[in-house]
Amino acid sequence: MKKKDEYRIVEKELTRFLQANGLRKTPERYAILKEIYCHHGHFNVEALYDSMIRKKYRVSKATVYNTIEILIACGLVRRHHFDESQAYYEKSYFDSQHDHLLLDEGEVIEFCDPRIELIKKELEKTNGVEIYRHSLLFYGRKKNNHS
Amino acid sequence: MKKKDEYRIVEKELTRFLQANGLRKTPERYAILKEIYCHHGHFNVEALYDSMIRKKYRVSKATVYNTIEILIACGLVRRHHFDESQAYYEKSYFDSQHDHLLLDEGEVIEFCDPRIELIKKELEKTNGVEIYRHSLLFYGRKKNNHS
DNA sequence: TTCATTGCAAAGCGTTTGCAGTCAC
DNA sequence: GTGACTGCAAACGCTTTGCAATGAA
Repeated sequence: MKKKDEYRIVEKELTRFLQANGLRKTPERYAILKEIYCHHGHFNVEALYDSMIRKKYRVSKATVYNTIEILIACGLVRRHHFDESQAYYEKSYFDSQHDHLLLDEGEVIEFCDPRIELIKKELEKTNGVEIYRHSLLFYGRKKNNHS
Repeated sequence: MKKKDEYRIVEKELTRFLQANGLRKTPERYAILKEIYCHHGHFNVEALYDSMIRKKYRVSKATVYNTIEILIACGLVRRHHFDESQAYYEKSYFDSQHDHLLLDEGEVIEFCDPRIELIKKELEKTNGVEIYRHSLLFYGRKKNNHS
């Protein structure tokens, strides 16, 4: 699907969410959504903010933080905590849930393993709980082939 | 095993590590190790620091942070990032690796599932990498039985 | 008109750093 | 005696908050 078509869909989704929750449809919110869906991969607030400023779109970081919270609430963005200090985000509407393998070299490999779902189901049954989210991270490095 | 016997063992382990790496055997380092191994469960730096101050042991937070880094390096302590903002720690010498299920109610349930190891092995083979660590967190809440 | 939202700057909070003084070796 | 380590306070980096001005409804 083209970026433009994707945006048309998520834009509608945001409108629906804002209306349903009595929130205002401000231009900043749509601009931030557009910026996020124009790119791919993971980003942090700094990068998103810089990218918009570079395009001469005047936003404040406070608004970026605030808007991302809304986008997470309506399922258009996912948040990750790869390293300890800062949050990373990615658009989530057209991708299915996946986990990450982080390499020391900087590369991020996404994967999806059905066994996670099995572990989750078992934990739910064993502990009488309802699990609504999980985070699985593997940390590794490229293998030295001649060793 | 008694707390005292446990401490005697990890104390030796720390001494070995400090000597092997040309680091000094300062009283603060042993005091912090002792404080950690006197308790069980997860703790953050604030709690550890407060606990030592309450016992009239004079330490600085800088030293606590510095020492924990050493204890992690020699395998006596593990670090977790349960929530976004702050790190939690736990003693690790006598426990095997395990993962966590965090409940909204505040409870932390530890579990261990062999399938994680299988996923890890598969990822290593598929991507030609060596995985040295992982973090798996499930987030849930107690189930409402009459629903 | 009204009040949710914005931008800005200041505050918060866990963690790290700089540095003079201390103490393990 | 020497330099690794300590305590203290200031700096840091990301995020949140307070507040006056703005603009969506």
